[in-house]
Amino acid sequence: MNAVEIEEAISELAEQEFDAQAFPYAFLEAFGNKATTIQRLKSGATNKSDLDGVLQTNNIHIKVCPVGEVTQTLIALKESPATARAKAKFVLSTDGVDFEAEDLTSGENVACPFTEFPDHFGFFLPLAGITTVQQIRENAFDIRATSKLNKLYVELLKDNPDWGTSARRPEMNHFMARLIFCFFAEDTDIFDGSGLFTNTIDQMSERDGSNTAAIISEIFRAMNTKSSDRVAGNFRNWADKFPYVNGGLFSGSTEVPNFSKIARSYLIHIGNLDWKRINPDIFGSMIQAVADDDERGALGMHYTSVPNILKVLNPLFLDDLREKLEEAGDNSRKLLNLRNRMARIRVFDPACGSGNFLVIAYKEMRAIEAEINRRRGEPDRRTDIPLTNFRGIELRDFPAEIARLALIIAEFQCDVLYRGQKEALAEFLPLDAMNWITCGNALRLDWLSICPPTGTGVKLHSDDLLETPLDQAQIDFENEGGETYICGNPPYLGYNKQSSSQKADLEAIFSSKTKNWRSLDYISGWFGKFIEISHYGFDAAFVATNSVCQGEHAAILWSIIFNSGTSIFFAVPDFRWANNASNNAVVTVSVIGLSAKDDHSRAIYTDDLKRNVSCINQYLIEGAPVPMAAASRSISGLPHMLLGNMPKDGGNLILSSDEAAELRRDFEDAEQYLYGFFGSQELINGTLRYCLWIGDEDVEIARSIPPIAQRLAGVANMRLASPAKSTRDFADRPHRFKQIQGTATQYTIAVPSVSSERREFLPVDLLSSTNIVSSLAFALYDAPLWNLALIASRLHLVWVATVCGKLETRYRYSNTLGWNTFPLPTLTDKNRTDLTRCAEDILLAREAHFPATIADLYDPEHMPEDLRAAHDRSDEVLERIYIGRRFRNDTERMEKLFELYTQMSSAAPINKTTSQKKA
DNA sequence: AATCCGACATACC
DNA sequence: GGTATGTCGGATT
Repeated sequence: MNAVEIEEAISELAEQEFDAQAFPYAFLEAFGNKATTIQRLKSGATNKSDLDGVLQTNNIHIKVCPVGEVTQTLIALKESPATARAKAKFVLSTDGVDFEAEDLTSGENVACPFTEFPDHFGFFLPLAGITTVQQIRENAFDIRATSKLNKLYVELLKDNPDWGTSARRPEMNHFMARLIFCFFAEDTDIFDGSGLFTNTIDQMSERDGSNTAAIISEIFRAMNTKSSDRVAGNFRNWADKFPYVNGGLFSGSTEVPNFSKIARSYLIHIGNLDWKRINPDIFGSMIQAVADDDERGALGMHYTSVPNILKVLNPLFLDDLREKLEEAGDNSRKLLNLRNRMARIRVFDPACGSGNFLVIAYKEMRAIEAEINRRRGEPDRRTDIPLTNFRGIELRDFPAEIARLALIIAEFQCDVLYRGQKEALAEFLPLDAMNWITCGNALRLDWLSICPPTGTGVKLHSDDLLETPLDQAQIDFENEGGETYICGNPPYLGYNKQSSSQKADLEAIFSSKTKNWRSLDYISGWFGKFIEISHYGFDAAFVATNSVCQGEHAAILWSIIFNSGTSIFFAVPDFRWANNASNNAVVTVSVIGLSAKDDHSRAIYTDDLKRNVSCINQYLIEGAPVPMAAASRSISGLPHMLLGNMPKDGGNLILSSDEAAELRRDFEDAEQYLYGFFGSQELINGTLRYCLWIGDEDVEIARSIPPIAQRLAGVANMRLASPAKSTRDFADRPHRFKQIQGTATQYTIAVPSVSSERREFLPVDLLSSTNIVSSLAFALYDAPLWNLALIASRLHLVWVATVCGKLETRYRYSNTLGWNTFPLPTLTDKNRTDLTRCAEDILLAREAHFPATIADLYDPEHMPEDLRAAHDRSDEVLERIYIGRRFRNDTERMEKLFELYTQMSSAAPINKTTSQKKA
């Protein structure tokens, strides 16, 4: 269960009539305990209570007591020996009227009327095994609100199916944004009288919901009518109490979806939450999940992103502002300069979603400004940071809507925090914040139209929500001499997952720059758009899938970026962008800071440590950019390495060892078609699989074996169903692998394509010729054994780890990127003999530990000494060939390899006869 | 004709 | 239910 589901369950429990017998079990059920667990507690089998309550080991001791005895019962629970024995984390007592609980770990208490205990649901989340408790508890309100809004949203769409169509979704979303504003306004005195909105609906509308829409619509009309027009508007007294808000939010249609009785009661429930506590940092990303069918599964799961967002904003510009604040000390003049500078900083997020980068940037800047004003003795001063300097582009209309709202709310909350409630209210209405969140495709829009270079005018862009034209003079003034920081977390989408319109977006940006634009990740588009304008002096930092700094991207994308005169001024390499909850997208990302200024200081951040460097290359390591390119032949004249054989068979040509044994047992003749099948898994973990390998001339005989015939039919079916024409066309040869790359006559040196980055050496192994290498490994067929020593070397691992692609942070081997580009000095005969011996020694050392697998042998914690020694000797021999001694460290290894690569790749001596020669 | 990638996928404790 | 670590086949060149 996720946090939202738990919230729903306990809210429901609190609303039901109190049942003293059932409550403890219902409570545990609400926190995700399975029916069987509950049953065993009920039967007494696992109930450890010594007080006639319910005590679940390692969790909670609950007791329902007679009315009026809640407090003494809680004390009894705390002092009960059974509570300690069962290591309970919580004690809880209730009489159905009052409710008390204590977290025995932290000593925190909850005491409230029974009906309000769901307000404290965050308190109990450890019961559900949710780990990021701190964040969830801080954001408990946002989760509750999201949960309830989601219920209302779904209910409204059920009653108003036409509002769910793509044509009316924007209207529906706009309506939800208005509601959220009203909830916030009525709890923060923005409306005159607390609960004005909810109470008005409650009092004025029929209980069956019939006229709810009309009432809300009338309120919205009032909020779009200036006080001077109120008389002409002919408002009823109850509607006239609502202030003029506008700011784009309440302009346009006042149509409201129809409310059923249920929808009306949901609405009133939501209104009764305390919306003051809304956290605009994360509320936006939570609430957008409400409107997004694909994201609903992740509802309430966006609670750990703030520290990640600061990994972008701090190095981009906030750290610098804080440094300047530090330097200014109490110097009034310097403080003023800093404030003036901040007033002209624009933050632009061209993939802003619900605006959390903008909101966090805004709040951080307000905090710095508040400190300036405090030191200057102007604590009440109105902010100099205009909300209009926080701009964004978002494709989906609901997040765009929420982003506007989140910024408005953030501004109000900052005013309350730094200046006081009264000052905040005085200037809040009507909303004058212009709409700087543009709904549209960031890869198609002209970024300069939203964020013009400083000192030039602003080109207005169309926006249906923007009614009054902007005050041109004001905006121009704000831009004068200002800085612009572009940031965000744009969408990532691998090249073979993009839609045709996304392909077209990339084509428009990159087709004039590279013929390989089709291989780029979708996020590359944001880099491409940025380098078109980086020369205006804008700096940018994006969080991106770490793939853009690996493998093919390192060659295709980065040559374009570096050639544009843009370079990397900071990087936060490889960390997980995760929300520590189930159901949630996890991906490894890097933050990349880009600038066309060459006088930038540069730094790489790892584990929150900053390391200043002179230059950062496309792999996000210190050093000059490297002109890497995939190669189809080894630049060092090494033997030709091939990808293994790819079945494209839907699993039909592959047999587990059990399946193979069964087939052999039932059909003796099947043996001749069964071959060992080796991919990464088999090579590393020693598991055995087999494949059917049938020559064209044997098909008919093979088909006479029924299970084989059945499998071939399965292959044909799978291939026919494929969206790829080339695969469908191969359905008429189901006995054949789709891609047959090669087999050995003597033996094969095989390298897994994906393997764990924890190992200190690449897991290369030797196979006999009776085995087939799958496309999950690479193969050197019948090549001299010294090649195995190369692949097993530290030098080669470091090279592959740097220049090949990766799967997250796993090593991903590649012939074109890793093997063919590997720079190796010309070997003498003696070198070859020595390396052959080294390879043999490594294999012998492994054999001494038979039947340990590669995974066992190369476990970094338990690597056998003799094997490590064999590798060490091998590395010694190889490294002497490069520089006459051992390398001091991996940095020195990479420097040498890049240096050699740069020399050799331009010459690229490729001699087909020697490179293909076999042992 | 041959290969690189995955806002991943899944088997494991 | 986190952590550890590698499948599979489409879209590409």
